[in-house]
Amino acid sequence: MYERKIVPNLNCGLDLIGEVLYGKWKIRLLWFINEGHKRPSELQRKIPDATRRVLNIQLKELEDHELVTRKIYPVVPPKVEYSLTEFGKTLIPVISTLGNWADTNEEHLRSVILKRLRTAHPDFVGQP
Amino acid sequence: MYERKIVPNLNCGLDLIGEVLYGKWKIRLLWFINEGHKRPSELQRKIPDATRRVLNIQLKELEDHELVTRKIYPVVPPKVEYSLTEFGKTLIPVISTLGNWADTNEEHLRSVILKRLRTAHPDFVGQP
DNA sequence: TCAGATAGGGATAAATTTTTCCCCTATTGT
DNA sequence: ACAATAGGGGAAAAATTTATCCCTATCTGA
Repeated sequence: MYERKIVPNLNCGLDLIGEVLYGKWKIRLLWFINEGHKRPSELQRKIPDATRRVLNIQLKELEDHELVTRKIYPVVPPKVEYSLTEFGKTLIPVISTLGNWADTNEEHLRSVILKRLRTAHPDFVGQP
Repeated sequence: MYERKIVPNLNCGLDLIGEVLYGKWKIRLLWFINEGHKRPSELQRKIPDATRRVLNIQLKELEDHELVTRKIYPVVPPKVEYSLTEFGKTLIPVISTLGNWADTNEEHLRSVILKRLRTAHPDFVGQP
């Protein structure tokens, strides 16, 4: 595993959020687990842009941070299910707020993001 | 400037949020600008753990994404002020929600974060 | 005259995150 | 025998993000 060289600072609330939610796929993982997609393979199908490997890594972090639990069923082929902890569930309204904001502003967001991509990264080709 | 090699995908709302808010200091920048700390030097004093350089870079991205505006006063020494756009202001309640969650759960968060740091990165020495 | 404040940027290095590639477990079905 | 499925994980490469270092400019105050 990678060994951090710079210790994070945990002064304010936003620092703490950073530690637990800063990871490209974490919010989506929490969201989909909440929606009932509990098995690793399901989650991977829901998030095809991430590799199996990263999802495992980020799920492990979520587990270490006590936002999800991992239950292994001793069957063959193996079966694993993730669930939100009570603590993890308290995040759902927060994630909803984020998602709602994005949905409400989807058009504008998409437009400014694409504009920046086109100028800053000219080889980007997206939807018009 | 760094040239992206992998094009981001912008399928769902959470992808869009990632593009505009994924940056170590962006949420704090928006927060402090909203609180009235508008000048670059003020922002740097509020966020001493970030270097001037990164703040400039992230502020530029926020500007490109039309969350903030940058006003230059033609005086010497130079004076610059950032403000939230109307679009940027709509993010404030969202950031509040995040901050409130973190404040409410500060103790627990701190505890699980430190626990993980201690086991995963044994050379970490933090508060007990 | 020199230090400090103000704002900014290029080049490069370091840190961190994510991807790629390959390998392992065991059972079931062909 | 062999592939498929379900779940993993290590090592190394690639991508990306942050940090470091050094340089620009002008004015004010000691």
